Amino acid sequence: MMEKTLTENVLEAVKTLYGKEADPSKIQVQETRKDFRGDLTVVVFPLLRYSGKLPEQTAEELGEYIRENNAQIGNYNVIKGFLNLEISNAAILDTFNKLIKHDPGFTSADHSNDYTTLVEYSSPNTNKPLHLGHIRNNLLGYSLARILSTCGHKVYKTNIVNDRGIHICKTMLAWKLYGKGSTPAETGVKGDHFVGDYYVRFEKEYRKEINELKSQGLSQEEAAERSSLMSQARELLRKWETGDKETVDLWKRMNEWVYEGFDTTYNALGVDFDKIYFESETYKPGREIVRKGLDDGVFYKKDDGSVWVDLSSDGLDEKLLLRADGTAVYMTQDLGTAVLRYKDYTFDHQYYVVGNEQDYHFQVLKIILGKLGYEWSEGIHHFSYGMVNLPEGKMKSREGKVVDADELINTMLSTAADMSGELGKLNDYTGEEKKSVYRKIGLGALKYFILKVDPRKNMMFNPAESIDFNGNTGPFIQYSYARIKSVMRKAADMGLVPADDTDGIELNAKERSLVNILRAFDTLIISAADELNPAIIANYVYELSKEFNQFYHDFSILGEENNMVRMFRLALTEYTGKVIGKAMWLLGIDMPERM
RNA sequence: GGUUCAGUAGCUCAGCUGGAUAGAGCAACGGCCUUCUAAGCCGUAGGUCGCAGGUUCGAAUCCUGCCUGAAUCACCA
Repeated sequence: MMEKTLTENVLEAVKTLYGKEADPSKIQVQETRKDFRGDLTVVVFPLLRYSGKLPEQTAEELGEYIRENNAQIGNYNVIKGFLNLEISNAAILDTFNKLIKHDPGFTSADHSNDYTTLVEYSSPNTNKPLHLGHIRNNLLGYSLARILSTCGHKVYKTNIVNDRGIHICKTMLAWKLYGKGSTPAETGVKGDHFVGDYYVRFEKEYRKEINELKSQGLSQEEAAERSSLMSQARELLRKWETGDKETVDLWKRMNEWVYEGFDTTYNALGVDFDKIYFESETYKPGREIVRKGLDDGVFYKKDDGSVWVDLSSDGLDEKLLLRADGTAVYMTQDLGTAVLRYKDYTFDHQYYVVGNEQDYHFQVLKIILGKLGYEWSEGIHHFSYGMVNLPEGKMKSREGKVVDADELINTMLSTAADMSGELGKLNDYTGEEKKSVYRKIGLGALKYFILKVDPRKNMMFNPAESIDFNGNTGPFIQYSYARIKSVMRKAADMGLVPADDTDGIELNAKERSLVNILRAFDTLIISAADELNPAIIANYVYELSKEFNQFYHDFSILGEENNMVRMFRLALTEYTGKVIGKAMWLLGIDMPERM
């Protein structure tokens, strides 16, 4: 707001002083850097072409003009070609008084068009438990859903479960061969891990078999062809596709075990979905869509009967859509899912939270939907994010080099419990209350750690170093919040009510910068949505918390003698708490009242 | 090989629609708890912003080339 007014001021100034129409894009208003006096800075270099004068002189003239014509600007100073403007005390107070009239995170403007928007995230396979990569995915998706909904979208969170395919059949086979009828309930193993173990078992036995065949002089390819385990797995897939009762029953049973396990993990992570889709239900509609596309001449059939689409006019390759035997591939299912979802929701936008390894796939998906004549394909977006790497390198599920989601969450929770126990600040809490706080802190640390990095970038996860509760971390922000809550409780005990309108007091530097940071929140949410980047929120809330901690350290709130100032500081404290709380909510992080 | 993305302090990351002396946290070192929560605050030390050119009054930021790493170019998902 303030920035916009200033841009107009500069435009006027250039016109009045130099008689020229300035190009608005040449006017740069930015926040004044910390080590200079002022709140906002106009960079005058680009304006020299209008003034024909030296930078300092131009800045002086503009500064003088702005001070006279904009009541919100108090003082200014010029350093080289930078015009640093100080917002007047009254204007800061006025901004703050307006700010606290409504809760933070109220984003009006053109972004609140009541779009119907789908956010798909998680997308697990049912043959293994969730790992760290899924955690990043889930956290990004959940946060994106909250950011978009705050921007006025009607958001539905969806999940697509890959519950069919050869990998599931391998798992079923291993269980049949080696499971001896055991179950998660009976063994006490969490369902998804139970099933995952059989997937690992299959891979192990399969490798063993291959090695045996190779030792008999067969090549890798020949061994793979001769593998009895693999052919049994394929046989199961064939049976599943033809609806063989025994196979389908087992498939259902094992998937149920997995879903129970997933539910526990989702619950522990604190994410949820409005609707879950299953690929076993979308691959058939997908196949129909491909067949129809074939009839309409959008696709073509090769001699072997497989169906393809030619994307060379889009600068891409040919892409397979249906195998020669008529079975579905990944793209087939995704076409089916997309169309099904549009039928269900008539969405304006759909965001797929999927790793950047699938950039190409989603590019193709969107183009194909467009070719099929679905106008809504324009609203399809791939929220592409980078991989999570470990100090040892890439995560590899086949080699067991993964960070298991359940294990990680549990480590975070117990570390939080240990640390809280040592500090002993919650000794009067009941066991349940303590547990709830530990959970918030442990998960807060994990979520913040992952969300604070730019989603597009690959990130490094060092299990030992990542469990930190000091510095730029979730618990640091939660701690700032808990302090605020503590102050507010004390204030209530003292019968103090925060000022709802403050006038005529002189603000100190910390108060000024806090208000400046607070007023930036709403536009920040919009840019986080535009750029699909929760990290923007994370970095912001850290900066705000840090600033508040300095303010808290340097000045007394409740002990302030001037009552007007005290009530203002209380209001500032309260509102800061609201912004911190809302920002963390946007990240999907719960906040403790005490810690 | 083609395409895309990345390379900033010992480590993990900000900054990138061009602007002031490149910022945080961790790790290291040194201070601050009779005062609203020390999971905090303050300070010291630490950087050829991968390399080389170019555009510009001004480049970590834009362009070109090169080096390094990742992803992808599957009848896997």
